[in-house]
Amino acid sequence: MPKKQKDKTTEEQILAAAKKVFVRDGMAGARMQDIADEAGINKALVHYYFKNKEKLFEVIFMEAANRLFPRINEVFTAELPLFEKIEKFCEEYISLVMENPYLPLFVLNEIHRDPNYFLGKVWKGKSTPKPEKFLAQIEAEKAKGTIKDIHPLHLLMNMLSMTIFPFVAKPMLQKNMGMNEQQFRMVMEQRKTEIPRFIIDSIKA
Amino acid sequence: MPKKQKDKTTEEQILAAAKKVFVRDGMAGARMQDIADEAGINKALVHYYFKNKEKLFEVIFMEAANRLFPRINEVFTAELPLFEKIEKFCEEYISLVMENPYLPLFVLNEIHRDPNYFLGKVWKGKSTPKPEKFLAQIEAEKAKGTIKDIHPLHLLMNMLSMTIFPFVAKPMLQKNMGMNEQQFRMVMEQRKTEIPRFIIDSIKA
DNA sequence: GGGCATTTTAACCAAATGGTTAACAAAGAT
DNA sequence: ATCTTTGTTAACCATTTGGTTAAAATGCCC
Repeated sequence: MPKKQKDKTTEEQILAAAKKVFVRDGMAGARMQDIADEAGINKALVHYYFKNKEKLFEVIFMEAANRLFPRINEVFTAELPLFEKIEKFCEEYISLVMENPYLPLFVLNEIHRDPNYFLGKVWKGKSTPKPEKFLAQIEAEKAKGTIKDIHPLHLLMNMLSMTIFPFVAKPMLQKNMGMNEQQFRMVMEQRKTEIPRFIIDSIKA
Repeated sequence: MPKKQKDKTTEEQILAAAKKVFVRDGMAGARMQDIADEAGINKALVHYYFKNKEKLFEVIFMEAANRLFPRINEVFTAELPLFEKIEKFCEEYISLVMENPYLPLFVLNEIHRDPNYFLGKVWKGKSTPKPEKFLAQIEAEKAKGTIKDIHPLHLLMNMLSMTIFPFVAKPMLQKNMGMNEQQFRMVMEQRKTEIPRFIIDSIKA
């Protein structure tokens, strides 16, 4: 009768299984039966804990989005010199995504599937991302003459692109250039410092 | 038979419809009925021209892959000075993808779904991509002292990332920064020259 | 051990979906 | 015109799939 002894084991097992299946197959490709099998339980039990596929998906998607977006937002809000900020972001973001390499593709894909759902749920209550401050910081550095005349938006896009894209394209890069898991990890490890150097070399006045 | 007043033959109509639906919904999310509806014909007719969903998908995927990959391969093989090659690639690739902005996400997603299918079908007969020559060209420039000491692989990844990622992340960027279609097109138009400048500024000795 | 809520399962159901069939319509050939 | 081939359709079929139900197990408190 006591509400719940928080027998999390089952619920967590379902969440772990759902994450694996959803990230692998996407919302459309995922099968409730697969999630149940992966969790080693009966399918009805999945519906017992999470009403339906959409509700379960929502939990997984939000978990993924809330892991990926806040760190980007940090770039926008943090109080840090520009160069250090760039270094910090690349280093930390690659470390973060390395733990779940396919999360970005999953999230971008589902945003593409239903952009408005994304808009509605992700920035609910939470502060919507405000790149303005970061863009202003770049403008300030330009004014100080410490960096060249570059469009702030492009600098931002370049940094995000170089950091995130390799994960999105991971299977292609691997098949294409015969990279194995080990090599991919090594290359991404290098990029933690290569990307900031590349950027700073480009914009440094 | 109501020969469509459109100049398009039935088979072409199906292909156009299939492309739209597959690129929008992916292999798993696409419905044969949707494709038929989009083409304005009976569902059985789709099976008449293309045996089944997988065969139809194969045609669409190969069409997409064969539009996206050869231009990348050109970078690897073309005889052109490094800087010009970079400028040419960004300019041409953005123009190319601008016509079908969601093609990269579609292709990357399906490669992720089944990397081996990709390996088997895409480079069938066609020359597999050989980045070696491009990487060697970079090494040569390094030796000549015209560019700084950068890892060729990272330079390649940076160029591809900055060029392709904005399309993959298009819905997110638009929702996130309140960009409309018009603004997105304008930004990508700028990137045709911004990216090469950014790269060359970074690596120029 | 007996009530009682919670957890778990097997069996089931209705809708969706890929695919088939058989009949019908249109062109083309004779 | 008639026959044949090709194109097209409505109706149908088998399987998959998300979701439900009712019963069984499990724990919990007295």
